[in-house]
Amino acid sequence: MAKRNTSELKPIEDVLTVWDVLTPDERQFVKNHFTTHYFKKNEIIHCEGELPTHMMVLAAGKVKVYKEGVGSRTQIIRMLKPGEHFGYRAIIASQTYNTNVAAFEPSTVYMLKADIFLSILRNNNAFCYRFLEEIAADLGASDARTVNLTQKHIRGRLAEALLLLRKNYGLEEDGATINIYLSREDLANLSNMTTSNAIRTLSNFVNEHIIAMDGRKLKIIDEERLIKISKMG
Amino acid sequence: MAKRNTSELKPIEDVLTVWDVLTPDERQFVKNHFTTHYFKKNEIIHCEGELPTHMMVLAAGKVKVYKEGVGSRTQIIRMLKPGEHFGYRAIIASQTYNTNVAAFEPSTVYMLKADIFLSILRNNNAFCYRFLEEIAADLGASDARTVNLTQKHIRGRLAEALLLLRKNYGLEEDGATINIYLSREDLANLSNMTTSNAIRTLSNFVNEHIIAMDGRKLKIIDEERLIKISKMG
DNA sequence: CTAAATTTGTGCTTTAAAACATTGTTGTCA
DNA sequence: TGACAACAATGTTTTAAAGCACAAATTTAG
Repeated sequence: MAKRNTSELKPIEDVLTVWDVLTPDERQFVKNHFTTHYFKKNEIIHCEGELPTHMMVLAAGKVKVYKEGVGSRTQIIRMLKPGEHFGYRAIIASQTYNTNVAAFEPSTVYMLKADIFLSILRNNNAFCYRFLEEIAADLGASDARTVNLTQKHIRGRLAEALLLLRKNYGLEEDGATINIYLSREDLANLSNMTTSNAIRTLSNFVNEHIIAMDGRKLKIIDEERLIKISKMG
Repeated sequence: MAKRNTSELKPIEDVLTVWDVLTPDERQFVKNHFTTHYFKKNEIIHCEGELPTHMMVLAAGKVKVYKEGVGSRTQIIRMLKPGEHFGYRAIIASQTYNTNVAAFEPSTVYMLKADIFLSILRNNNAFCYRFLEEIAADLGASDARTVNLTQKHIRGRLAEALLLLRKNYGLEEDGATINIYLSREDLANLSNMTTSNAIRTLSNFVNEHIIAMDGRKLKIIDEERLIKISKMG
């Protein structure tokens, strides 16, 4: 019997959200040339400084995009869910990767060689425009995040991170637990704070009945207050 | 005699860096439809939350792109020089503006209605790709800036801002003075710190013979040290 | 040309968050 | 199963930067 992973994996035409704007020829071309790659938990998919070789689509799993800053302190820039593209910014800007990407949990990535990706971008205007839309939204989010991370206080930043996680990965069947399990360290790297402070602030939120914790399981109890905390800084 | 401003103003075909990929028809169309707008020092060009109506190109002058954060503390996101586009991100992402733009000094802006801009984007692949390239570079810069602003200490952030200003606006004829005059407040908003701290840190740099100051005139004396300070945080 | 307002410059105080230290908890694998 | 490693929790100390207050200088306005 096939691996559970493989049998559950959606085919590229279901994962690639820009599939609909491809011509029949392009579809065939992509189908013939894309490759599938599996990554273990915490495995690195690509590193800052490397030359970009592929446009990538997350087919299954969860990955983090992060930068190593001063004293190799890491800052998580964004987190991806299946169907989201990555690795293409550097190709388009003719730069090396300026972020690292690593798997939060076992993940599958579909990859398309840079030259193939570029040739479609250059020939299919609707395809090009879709990526323009995507990156325009990302830039807006990035600028917003800059201000949030620099101006809000610890509680505000952590509250924001929790809301972001819920928005991005949703809830489990119980309708309350955030559908991703992060280490305290990752949570800290997402919220621009030290691990100790993430732990401390999380405990405070529990004491104030804003969230509930069970190990890495996080439940949002009082969403209104969390939103208020995130807004006030 | 015509205004000095007007007589020195470059025509749109010289300012618009994407002019070369336009077809003759498109060039004529743009020429017939673009409008010219003058802004006084500190005048606001567009505001956060407004619906975007035009793609804009800075024809002359200097402008700041900034966000109002917690307690209306402002953060300068980037600064533009002639030939740079703005206001188009929101159009493409179908969002309201997420930044404010205001003139640092008297500035001239060429504007092209959103629907015209979109119709060219959708019909001219090379044009679309140019904007994709531009925004891809901007996103890389934005993510880098996030980490710099969150992780570096005050001296590092100010050093970085000074280097950024020099890189962006260059030097005056004396080969040393940075070719833009900012208030201490703007400098603080660029470096994510309070005005007092910008002033204080600037004074320290003068005492250490890293820069020289004469009012708002800033000269970089010891570039190496400035780079080192900016890197170390 | 003075008066008011803004900008700049400094010292002092307070505070939020980092850094450090220690202990408990859970998980992993020889 | 016991030992080691990674992770989580919490208290204490230190420090970078904000906040505040005020004076001096410069710009703007009446």
